[in-house]
Amino acid sequence: MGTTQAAQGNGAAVADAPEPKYWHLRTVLVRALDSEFSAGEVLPNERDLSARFGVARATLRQALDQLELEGRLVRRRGIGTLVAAPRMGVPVAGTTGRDSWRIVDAGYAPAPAAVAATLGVPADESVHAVRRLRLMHGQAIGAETLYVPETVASHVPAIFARSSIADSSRARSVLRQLQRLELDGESRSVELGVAEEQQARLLERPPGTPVLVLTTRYQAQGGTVAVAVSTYRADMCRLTFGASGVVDVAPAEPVAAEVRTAS
Amino acid sequence: MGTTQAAQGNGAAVADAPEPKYWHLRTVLVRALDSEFSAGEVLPNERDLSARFGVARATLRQALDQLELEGRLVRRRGIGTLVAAPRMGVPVAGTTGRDSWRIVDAGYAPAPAAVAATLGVPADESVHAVRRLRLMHGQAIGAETLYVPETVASHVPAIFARSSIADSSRARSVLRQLQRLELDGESRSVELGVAEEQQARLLERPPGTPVLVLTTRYQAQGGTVAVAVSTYRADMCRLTFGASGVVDVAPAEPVAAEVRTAS
DNA sequence: GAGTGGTCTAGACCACACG
DNA sequence: GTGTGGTCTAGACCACTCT
Repeated sequence: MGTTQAAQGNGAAVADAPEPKYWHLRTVLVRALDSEFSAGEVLPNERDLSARFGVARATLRQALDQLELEGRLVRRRGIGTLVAAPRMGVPVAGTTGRDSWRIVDAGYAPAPAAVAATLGVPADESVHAVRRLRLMHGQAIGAETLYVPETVASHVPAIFARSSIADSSRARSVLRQLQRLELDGESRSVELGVAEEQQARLLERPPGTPVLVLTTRYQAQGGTVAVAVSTYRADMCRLTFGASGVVDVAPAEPVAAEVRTAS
Repeated sequence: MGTTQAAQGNGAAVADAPEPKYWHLRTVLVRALDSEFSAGEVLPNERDLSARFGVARATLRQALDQLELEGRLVRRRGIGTLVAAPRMGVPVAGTTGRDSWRIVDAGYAPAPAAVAATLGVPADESVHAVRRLRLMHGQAIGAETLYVPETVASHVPAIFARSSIADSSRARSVLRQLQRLELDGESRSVELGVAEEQQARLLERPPGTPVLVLTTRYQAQGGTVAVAVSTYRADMCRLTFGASGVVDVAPAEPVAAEVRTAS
C-alpha cells in the first residue's frame, strides 16, 4: 500500500473472495459484541475505533450502520454508541387488542389513495383517521394510523362528525365503534419501509429510520371496514403472530445456520 | 459556499429544520420516480446525477441507499440504477403450503442454539435441516432452513438416518413426514436482518442485504415439532398473512398519511 | 468547552458487464 | 476498453449532550 487508494486492501483472506473491509469489520465487531460486551455498554468512539482497526472513519461507520440495522447497536448523537438490548417480541394482536397504546390525535380527511382503494371508497372521500402510539416498557416502538370510513363509524358525536377537529374524543369514539363490530377477521402484511418526517417524530428517531410497516385490513360483512397502517421501529421490534400472543422464547438470531452440505 | 465544508448547506428551507441534503434529495427523487419514471427504466449514472444536483457522489449515494432500502430502486454493478417493480405480495402459507419452492440441500447437524432451545432438544443434538429456496416469477426471493428433530422425522430412509449426507432424498423425506403430522398450528415472527454470506449467495445478493427474517414454529402435541427460519429479500417482498393467501390489492405505500391535526 | 455521532466533500481505485 | 456501481480515504464542519 502506497498511494491514496485502498478499496479492497484485504487484510485476511489473501486471494479468494475480495471481502469488503467494512463487512469484515462487521464480523469482527459481531464477535466482540457477543463475547465482550453486554447490553447498555458504551463502545469506544468512532475516531478511536477507526484508528484501532486501521480504517477510515467512514468505513468503520459503514460497519456500524450494518450492526445498527440489525438492531445490535444504538447510536446516540452527542453520547456515543451503545450495545442494544435484544429485540422485543411485539404481539400483533388477534383483534384490536388490549395493549399499551397512547392516542395521539384523530382527524377527518381524505385517506391516501391506496387506503381508499382498499376501503372501497372514492379517492377523495374523507374518512376518520386515528393516530396512536404503541408503547412497550414505556418506550414508543410503533406508530399507527387507523382509517375508518364514515359509513362504518357513523355514531361519532355530532360535534366531530364532519369537522376536521382533532382530539381524542373523536379517537375514542371511532375506536369504540370499531371494537363493537363483528369482525370476520383481519389480514395483514409486513414490509420494510423508512420513517418519514411525521412517523420519525413520533418514534423519536431521525427521518429515514428503517421501520417494519404492518398493514392490517379489518374484514367484516364481506368487505374491508377499516385499515390500519402501523410502523414499528425495525431496530427494536420483532413482530410476533400466532394463536398465543404470549412472550416468545426464541429470538431466532442465528440466521446463518450451519448445515453440512457435503459428505 | 467557499471552503471545503458543506454539511448542512441547506438549499431549500432557509432556517427552520436543518434537513440533511441526502434526505432532501431522496424526497426530490421520490417525486421524480413517481411522476417521470416507470419500472425497469434506467436512471442517469451516479456521477451525472450528483453533478446535476450539485452534491458529492457520496451524498447522492446516501439518498439512493434509502430508496433501495425502500425497494424503489435496484442497483446493478456494471449496469446502472433501475427503477424497481412494486414489491411482490408473498403469501405466508397457513401450512407448509404448496408454493414454488426449490430444494437446495439437506443435512443432519446440530441446530443453532436458539433453534435447539425452541425445539426442546439439547444444544448439541443433531437435527434434520432442509434448505430450500422460495421462487416467485422465476426469481429467488427467499431462502429457508427448516429444522426437524429426529424424533419427529424418524422415518428417514436408513441410508440417511444418521449420516450427514446432503441431498434431496433426505429433504423430500423430511418434508413428507412433516406434512403428514397433525399440526395444532403455527406461530410466526418477523424481524429485520441482513443476509450473511450463505443466504446472500442463495438470494444472489451481496452480503449485508436487508432481509425480512420470518421464523415459523410448527406446533403439535403441545410442543414445537419444527422450526423454519426464512429470509426474504426485504427490497422485493411484502409478506402477507391472513385467512386468504390470495393476491392482495393495496400496496399500502403512503406511510406518511396526512391527517389534519388542527382546526 | 470538550466530546460524540451526523453530514458532506473531492478524489481515487476496484469489480463487474458490456461491446 | 469504456462505463457502471462498490469501496475506501482524509479531512472538514455541524448538531447535540454533558460538565
